[in-house]
Amino acid sequence: MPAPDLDQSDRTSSASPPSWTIREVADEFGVTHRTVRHYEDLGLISPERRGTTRVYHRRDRTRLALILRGKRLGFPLEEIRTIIDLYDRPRGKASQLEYVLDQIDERRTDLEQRRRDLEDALAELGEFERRCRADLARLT
Amino acid sequence: MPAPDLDQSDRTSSASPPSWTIREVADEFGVTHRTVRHYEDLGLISPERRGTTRVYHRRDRTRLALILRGKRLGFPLEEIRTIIDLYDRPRGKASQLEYVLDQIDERRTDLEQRRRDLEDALAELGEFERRCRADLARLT
DNA sequence: CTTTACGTTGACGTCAACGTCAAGAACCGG
DNA sequence: CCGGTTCTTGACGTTGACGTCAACGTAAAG
Repeated sequence: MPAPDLDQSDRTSSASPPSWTIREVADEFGVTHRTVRHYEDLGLISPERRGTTRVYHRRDRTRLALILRGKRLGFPLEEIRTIIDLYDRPRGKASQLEYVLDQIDERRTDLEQRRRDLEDALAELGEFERRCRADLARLT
Repeated sequence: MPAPDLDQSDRTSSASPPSWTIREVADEFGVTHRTVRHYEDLGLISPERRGTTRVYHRRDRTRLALILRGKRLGFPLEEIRTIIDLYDRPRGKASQLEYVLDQIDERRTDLEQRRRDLEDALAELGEFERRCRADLARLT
């Protein structure tokens, strides 16, 4: 008879909510523990402390994923912080919701500019490839 | 009878190819002259020299536009340099064309990853806005 | 109980991408 | 010809995003 879920590598089947060490999340997301701590210094994540040791939960992993995607999109960490804080901020009152909706609009404008740039770059790349292939064909 | 095109603000109607000073291109592209010179230090642009003074032509403006778009997309300047060099590099022989086509493929893979990230971010933003608007409606 | 593996907090280093400042050269209008 | 504006080359400063290193705690394993 197997012991009931002492396997640390299968956390999702545990009764208690799963948690991870700094090394585990770092490895999983392909960054160093130093990077994770840096994000904590900037207030982008705030893992639980068990004594002095950091304990990461699903919420922290979600935020880390958002951070890394933001980075891939070229946003500075400070801006990323305002974004994910926006997602998490309490928005009970109408005034707060209005503010959040304004921020959303700003974000979208920015993202859509990036999308245009991206489409342009991809289009140019396609055209350039076409010309290269044509040149290559003429050489045969 | 008007003098034939002594107006420096209308360079495109000049008989000789139009050119610009560093301040002019900087202002036009919304960067400082220091930024433009920095790009030159890194070899991203190489304007003509008239004596000691830099003279910018259409080619330089094209490259500058590419650089700034690359920056908006979050690419480091070194990577941007390899990209625009790719567009400009001589590609007479088949082997060179093959190499260029390989590079194009790498670029495209990268850009498409970014596009996915971008679409995801925009989708999440849309969903988030929907929820906020719903919350707002319930408050009325 | 010591080793070994991770964990922790600083403090400092580094690299990219510029900004800032100083000290001249060069042209332009008066 | 002279002063003001614009250009030039350095040299150094700054900010963001971590890397690196030292010095130390701790918890399981042999």
